[in-house]
Amino acid sequence: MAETTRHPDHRYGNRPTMKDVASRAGVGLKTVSRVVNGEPGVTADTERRVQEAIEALGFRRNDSARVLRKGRTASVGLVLEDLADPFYGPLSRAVEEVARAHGALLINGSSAEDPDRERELALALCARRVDGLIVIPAGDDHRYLEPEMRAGVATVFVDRPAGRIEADAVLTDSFGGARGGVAHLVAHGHRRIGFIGDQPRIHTAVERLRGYRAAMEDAGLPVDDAWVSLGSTDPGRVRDAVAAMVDGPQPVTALFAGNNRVTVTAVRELSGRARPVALVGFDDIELADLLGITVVAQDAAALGRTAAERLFRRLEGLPEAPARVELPTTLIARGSGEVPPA
Amino acid sequence: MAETTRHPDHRYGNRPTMKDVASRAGVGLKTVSRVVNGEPGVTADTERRVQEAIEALGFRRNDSARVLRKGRTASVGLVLEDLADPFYGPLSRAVEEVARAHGALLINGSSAEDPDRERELALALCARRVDGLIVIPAGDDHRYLEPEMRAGVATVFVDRPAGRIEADAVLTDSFGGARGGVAHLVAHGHRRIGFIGDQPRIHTAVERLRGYRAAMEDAGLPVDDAWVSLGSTDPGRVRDAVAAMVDGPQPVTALFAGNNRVTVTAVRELSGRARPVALVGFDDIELADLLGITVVAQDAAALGRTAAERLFRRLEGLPEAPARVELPTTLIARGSGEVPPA
DNA sequence: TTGAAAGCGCTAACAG
DNA sequence: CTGTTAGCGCTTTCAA
Repeated sequence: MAETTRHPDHRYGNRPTMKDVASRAGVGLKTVSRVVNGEPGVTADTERRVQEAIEALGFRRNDSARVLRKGRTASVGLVLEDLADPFYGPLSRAVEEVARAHGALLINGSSAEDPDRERELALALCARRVDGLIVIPAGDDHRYLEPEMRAGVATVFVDRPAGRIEADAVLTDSFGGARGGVAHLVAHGHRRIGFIGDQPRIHTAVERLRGYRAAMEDAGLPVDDAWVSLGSTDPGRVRDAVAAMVDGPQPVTALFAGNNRVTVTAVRELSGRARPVALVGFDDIELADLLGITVVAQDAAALGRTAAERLFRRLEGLPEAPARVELPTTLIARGSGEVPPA
Repeated sequence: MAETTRHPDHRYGNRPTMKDVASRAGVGLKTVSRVVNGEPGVTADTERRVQEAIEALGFRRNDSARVLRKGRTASVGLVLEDLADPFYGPLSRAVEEVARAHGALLINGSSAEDPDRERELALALCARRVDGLIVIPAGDDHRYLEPEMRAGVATVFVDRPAGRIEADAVLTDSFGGARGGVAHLVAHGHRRIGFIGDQPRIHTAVERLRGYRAAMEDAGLPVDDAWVSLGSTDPGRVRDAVAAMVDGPQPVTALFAGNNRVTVTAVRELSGRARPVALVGFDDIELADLLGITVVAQDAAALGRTAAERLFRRLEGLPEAPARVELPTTLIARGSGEVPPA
């Protein structure tokens, strides 16, 4: 038997509601709700009739309405820099797994390193009433999140701390990692070591530079201004920086790369040169083992997991004051960092 | 003047509503709505009063309620395999950019290659009433999406086609790419060429194998059963497959790797061997240039962009029948594929 | 220019 | 075991 023709001038995407299911099954609205949510107190027979109506109508519960009523969305937001960067894939995936274990969905967005876009995204997520927010800051002022946090949006910062507000943060020990990596180069005989890092507005860049300086100072080595370059991780910029340090009047014999993007470009640039230059990079890279690149590895997945777990603990009411957690790094020697000075 | 104490036993995350703003500003609810949405017909003075109340209260519109009323969520869902896989990062980011250009948010989730989880995720996204859905299939039966699609959820499949339903699909030309890659090995003198690919339930694995067979047949070369291995991309499994083919009784002189995971493991496994084995991999990898790995490259970002653009065209009412789009591959010769037979 | 009333689809609270 | 009613916070409609 053909179905009755639907009213045609209806909103696109018109879908059956619980009311429709109820009338089709000849039961009350609440009974449908019970069946859909697996609540007890429905006879097997009634349940079957309701299920049939659901199937026949192609009903699916509208979670927007549910959320509106319940107040919780069972979703968390993740604002990161760029999902296409191999550092964030595993991080995001780790957050997703924790969220999934708590029955929550993950909504993530890329800030593209633009503070305005970070803010816009984070606030859009708040408007969708995510239960919690994990933010990898692009900007350095997060006061815009204060009203949201006061209103109950749990917030955890990852990879970089929040700016100008008190909030949980899960970070990698950038300072210690860089210091150890540079000390490694020193231990292999280098005295003129260059540092190429990310924009100075980025917290990790500053911390790693600080680690570099500490290691140099520990070894009693001077640092020439020409050996330090902070800026965009754009390949052209990094390439120029490498060339300037390696071919300059005070040529470095070793380089410390401040993050994975810089390492990759540095490896490419150095691979074309006759005189070997030692290299240690912050953050591991796929296939670095085959290329023999020595790195100070950080665990992106652990970063995401730790942050997400803290977020859900907050959601469960953890009263504790905001804290900063630092995850350790691991130096992995593969050859490039053990090259002696030329 | 101190604010009146809030009723304490209220739901956590209690937030001011438009009603609160309205009463604080001494205006009607609808006027607040007008201001929040930038609708015309509000005097500058009224608007200012409303804005002040919004600031003071830390009001942010609840999009759940808005969605319930409007019927559209301005969000699209993306179900992929694993965000931690470097192939999906750029794809997801490309989808995000297109969504953003259309004012939509992206909600993505990983199926972990589990068909049940794919289904669960896709349906959860439908329950949240995403306007559209982009799916990278893990399973091969998508009839579960039929009611959703009928109800108006625009759906586009990427990387692999939908199973048992008619739907838009944006794919890479796996057959042609693999055929070309294997032909490249043949052109360099190889006659015994192995193929290691993903699970046979995955469409691209089958297509690439088909391309391999076609190229062998084109060259009039036989294919020994021992030269073909489909299965999990788990490093152990791939390692064993490589060893079996290279050390077997009919040793291959060249390998075609069916995807990026396989390529990486194959490179690692082959790097330890005395006798050189030629290698061409499907899908490019970061740093493959430095390692001299010849690949058949596909453009993950283009895949995502094309799919997302099609999705939004559907959302705008494109009436056309479901179509399959195939994107071309590019052979990039870097050395490993040009090694002559040992 | 402004606002009151209805209702989006669901769940909570309470009756039967 | 089942159903009715109210209302989540917003937009739509219509009247002032």
